[in-house]
Amino acid sequence: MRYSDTHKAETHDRLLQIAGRMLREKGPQNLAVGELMKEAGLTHGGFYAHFKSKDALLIEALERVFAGGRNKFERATEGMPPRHALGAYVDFYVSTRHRDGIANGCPVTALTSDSPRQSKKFRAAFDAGVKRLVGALAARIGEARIQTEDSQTLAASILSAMAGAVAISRAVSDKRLSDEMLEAARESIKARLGVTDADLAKEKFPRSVRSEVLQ
Amino acid sequence: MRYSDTHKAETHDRLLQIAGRMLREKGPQNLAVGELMKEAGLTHGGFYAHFKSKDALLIEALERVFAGGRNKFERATEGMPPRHALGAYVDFYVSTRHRDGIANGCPVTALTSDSPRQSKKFRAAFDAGVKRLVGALAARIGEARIQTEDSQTLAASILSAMAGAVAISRAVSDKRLSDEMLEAARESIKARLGVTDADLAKEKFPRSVRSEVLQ
DNA sequence: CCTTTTATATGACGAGCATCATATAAACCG
DNA sequence: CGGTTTATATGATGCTCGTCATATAAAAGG
Repeated sequence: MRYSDTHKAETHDRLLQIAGRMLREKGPQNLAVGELMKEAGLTHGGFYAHFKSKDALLIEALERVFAGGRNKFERATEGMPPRHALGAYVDFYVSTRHRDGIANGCPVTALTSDSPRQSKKFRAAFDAGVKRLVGALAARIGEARIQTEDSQTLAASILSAMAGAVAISRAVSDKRLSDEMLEAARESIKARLGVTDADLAKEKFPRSVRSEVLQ
Repeated sequence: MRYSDTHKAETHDRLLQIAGRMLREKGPQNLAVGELMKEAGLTHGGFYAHFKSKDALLIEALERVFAGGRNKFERATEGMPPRHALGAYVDFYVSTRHRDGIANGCPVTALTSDSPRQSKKFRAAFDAGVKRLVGALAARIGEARIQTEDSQTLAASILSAMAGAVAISRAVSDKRLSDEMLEAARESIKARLGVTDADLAKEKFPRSVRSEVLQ
């Protein structure tokens, strides 16, 4: 069938979007090409007209997921003072909502223990995503003048703490333990950044909106 | 063949030991029953004389791995003052050596993003391991009288930070980024616990031994 | 309207996998 | 020493998967 010029690109993009969800939900190994195509309303054979291999799909999907996360972060915190942006991000990231929505969550948390078993190219895409995320956090930390240490270093340790907490909170089955892990991490991170609710109350920017914005 | 009374138990145990390594290295999905048996010098069919299913194997192996980690921790830090024990543990955990030795490392780090996709029983075993680990850390924190907050809460947030840092350091392919993630996390955690090298130098206990002891 | 193009469909191949039924062989018991 | 026990071996089943060769059909262009 001959479709419009944009049709293939649209299908390609739709495949990436679905793959991004499946990737985080099922992991790289359990994302099956056939299932992906079925979810897109297509049959398995057409896959190789879009991607040269499953690995190529995984890499493109991962990049897209990282990019989507950055966009969401930027959109949700634009106009906010840096401290509030940081507070909002930590509140979003280290939350039961993020924990319960793997399919739409941060790939760092969703895929940490899978990545070491993936191809070098996949891990390189992971690198890029992590670097940009650390960079984005470090930028806000710098602007906020949280000068206890180098902002890049602080950003890196904050990201580890956030990702570790959410990952563990998903890994356990006991809901109470899971909630406790999240809360412990969230409060300690916000304290380190000086963005607890008490800290932010001293500033004038209205806080009420933000919990809605970040998915 | 009829073997000595202990033979089957020995084989069972050997299978668990090998499975523990493979589990951390390859993940639950990629641990293949056939490969496990081959590594043990046996053939695939005999497996079901030892375990009623692959899932049962994974659970037993995970429990064994958690137990092994506890033993190692206890043995390596016994006799140490609690602050030194904590410092030694953080130094071991958040290290390039731990990062590079997945097969013998902490299961929390190695399996966080796999666990949510495993059976409920598997995750329950994960629960138990995490709880005991947090408990062990909290006990030392309590003894050390690091009283900024509830010791259980502090222990939970420290564990997330450690596990997250090592997991991310394994997930990326850029060695420099990987090293930086580890170092940033290690120093910030030790600072929070008050167990930096400078802090411990004030006390009398000799520090030189410990780096050797933990794996 | 017919040819050419091309996105998707069909169908097949071979590999890897968990599981299980059944065979085998060696050592202990009598 | 011969029979019974039982840990392990053989072999098969049925499933899922990635990949690819080939077929199909619809739309655009002449």
